[in-house]
Amino acid sequence: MQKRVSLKDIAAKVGVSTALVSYVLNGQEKEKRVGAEVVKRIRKAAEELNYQPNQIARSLRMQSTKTIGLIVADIANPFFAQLARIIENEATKYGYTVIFGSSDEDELKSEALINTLLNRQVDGLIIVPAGGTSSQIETLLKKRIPVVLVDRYFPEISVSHVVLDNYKATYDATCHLINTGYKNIAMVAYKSNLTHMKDRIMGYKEAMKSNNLLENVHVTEIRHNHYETDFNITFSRLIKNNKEIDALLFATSVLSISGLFQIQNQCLKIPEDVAFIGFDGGASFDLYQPPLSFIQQPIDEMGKESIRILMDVINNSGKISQVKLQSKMIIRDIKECN
Amino acid sequence: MQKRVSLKDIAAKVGVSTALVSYVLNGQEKEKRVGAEVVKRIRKAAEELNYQPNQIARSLRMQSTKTIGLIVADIANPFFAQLARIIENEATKYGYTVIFGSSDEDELKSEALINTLLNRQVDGLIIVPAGGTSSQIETLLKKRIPVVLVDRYFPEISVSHVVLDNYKATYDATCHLINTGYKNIAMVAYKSNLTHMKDRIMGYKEAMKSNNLLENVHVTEIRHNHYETDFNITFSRLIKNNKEIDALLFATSVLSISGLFQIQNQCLKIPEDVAFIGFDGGASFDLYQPPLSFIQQPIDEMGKESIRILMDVINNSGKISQVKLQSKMIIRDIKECN
DNA sequence: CTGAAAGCGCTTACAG
DNA sequence: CTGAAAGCGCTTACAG
Repeated sequence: MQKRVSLKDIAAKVGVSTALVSYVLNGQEKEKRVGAEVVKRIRKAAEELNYQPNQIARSLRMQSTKTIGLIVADIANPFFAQLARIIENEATKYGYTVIFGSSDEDELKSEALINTLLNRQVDGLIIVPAGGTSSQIETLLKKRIPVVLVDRYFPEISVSHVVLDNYKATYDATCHLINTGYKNIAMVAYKSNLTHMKDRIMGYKEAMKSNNLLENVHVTEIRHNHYETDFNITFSRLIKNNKEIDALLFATSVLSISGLFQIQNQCLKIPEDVAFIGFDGGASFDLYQPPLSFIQQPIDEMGKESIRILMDVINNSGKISQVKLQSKMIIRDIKECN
Repeated sequence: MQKRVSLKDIAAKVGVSTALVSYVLNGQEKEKRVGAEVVKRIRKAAEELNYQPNQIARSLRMQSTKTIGLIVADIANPFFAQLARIIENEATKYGYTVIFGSSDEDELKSEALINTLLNRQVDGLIIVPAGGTSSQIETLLKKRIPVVLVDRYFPEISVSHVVLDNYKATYDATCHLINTGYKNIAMVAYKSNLTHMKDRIMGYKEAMKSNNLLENVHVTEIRHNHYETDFNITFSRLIKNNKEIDALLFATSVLSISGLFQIQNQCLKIPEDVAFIGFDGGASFDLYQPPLSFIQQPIDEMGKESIRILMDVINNSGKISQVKLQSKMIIRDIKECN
């Protein structure tokens, strides 16, 4: 690694102090009334030496790194990957760089991740909080670290967040199924204390209740840390023990996909044997025969809002914005090819 | 943002110099023969004040940030998202943090991205290079920045890389189709100067040639920046003008998915109307009826190797490792549900 | 065994 | 209009 050129090198070459070089290169030549001739020579030297500012030194001095930390459950999950992409784009517009990490829905990993990001002095954090991490978020707030939660939130903590109207999402989806004629609708969700999951389950339950179908409520809750086994066992039990189930509603994208595999394994046809509503969409849903209906989240808006709010918090700390976005039901028709 | 506690605060509290605190907290109390009693008090104070080292200050002083930059084409693309996940995991094991960015296959974005990452003093870069960026890579090498290319490389540049044996991947896939009885095999690829794409096309061509099917070679090259239109036009033209085409081979995951949409639109059945071999796999392929065959890349190995090599380059700069990994053909059976 | 001091590469209040 | 100097929070050679 050969020595990088610094302000000092430019100063030496031009024969001025580093202060002047700093002013000019930061576009403050007007305010600081730097001589026109000097400005020109500094610019030229910087160009010739191909000067690149050392962001680390700058960060240390400015007490601001222009970096944001992004913690998602798993960057390999398409929903979070898309979210990350949007956040990356938006952050770039504001002159910020993104450091990311995956918590795997694990409290300890989340804590470790938050610590590394703080040690790297991120200016703020965008977090998809894992279950049981509310105390970690509270600690951040106590330290006055700008943070916005996305996708999930803790109702007991007063912190900025942007989430889906999860209750309404599944309420509407369930009503759609009921209106289409299904009565024995089962829901497949995660076992979780997180509000977004509880709300999704509640939306379904309330919709069933409103339609006097309370006795037909079936909720299967899969444990994150026993995903494979739980899914295989509980899902097939669900279907076998309840032959009358005529529709399935899934609480996340990953659950939807797993459900489809099971549906295929059991040679069930959608919608003849069982109707289907998934979460989040994706090529798998579009290419399925028939194309599958799903609850679509406004990922783009979610990403943009979370950055916008974070910038707001960074610039006027204290302000809290809590945004609830609406999902959209995507209803698919069967395309006949005969 | 309340003031964070620094080494100085601990030193003041204990009544020693910051040097001692630094030694102890970095586990050098033995080498530096710090008094046992002092060690204990420093540890206690650090604990009580909940000291967290400022990684930025440390980076500036050490001239090493323990950060690596990752540039992919698009983090929202599942292939790159998975690669990012593995790289994240591995980096963490080595005590490194990852900053990422998406180039969108765009020279200018790539250049801008490389610059921001360098200004942030990353210790090294893992890059999926976009077309036309070979000079950018050369510049990095000239500056002695540790870099390893992944997924793609430039044969004319002597730099560490880990890529797929692309030629063999499509050669084998084509032979598989031929051996299964298909003769009019068309390939759908990107228009690109990048070697990985050229090799994939060449593998196909050479396989056709070896089997005396040279006159049946059809290659469609889609332009990145006119993706939608190119795909729709050229693909339907390909099929319409060549009714005899009985098999399709796709050069990437994204192309495969687009191809499947077209196949469905045109009401073609796989494999009766046209056989299919895709790239990279994913739920869409597994859930398709019938399940689709594809060329599987060893993403896990790719990610792990790229970090391992980068660490090697960082620690003994000058060393160059070039790794070519083998893909695996995943052949699917039709599962009958009658 | 311990401390004073330099320095990483910047920015910026201050003095002139 | 310009420069000398302090300081961000660390690490580490040097002196004692």
